[in-house]
Amino acid sequence: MAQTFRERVYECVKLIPTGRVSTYKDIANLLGEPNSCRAVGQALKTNPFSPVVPCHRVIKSDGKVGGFQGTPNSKEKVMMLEKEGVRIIDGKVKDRSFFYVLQASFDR
DNA sequence: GGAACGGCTAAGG
DNA sequence: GCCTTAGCCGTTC
Repeated sequence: MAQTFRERVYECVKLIPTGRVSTYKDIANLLGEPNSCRAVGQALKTNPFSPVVPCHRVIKSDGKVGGFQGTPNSKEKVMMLEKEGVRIIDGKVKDRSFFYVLQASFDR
């Protein structure tokens, strides 16, 4: 394939609007490989588009923020997400309503 | 070509 | 609620 798995991950992450978040599994599932959730995390970690890809909007399936670019739990990012409209409690998104429903280019 | 890594996930204690 | 164990995937060195 022309692009690597991670490149597609970046595209999906960049599609996440402000005030919304997504999970590694959801992104992997969108790419058609729900089992590659770890590869997604790896891709975001080694992302060459750090400022371009909102990695802080990608969290774990449990709703936990996890970490950012190697930081166990950057509360700075958490507060930023809250400022964008995402309700984060104790470093976790308790409301599933904030999870952005990613979708493939099938109908739009 | 092969081993190691990682922001994981799921299950169990 | 937090930590550990095991499994699994793609990229990087």
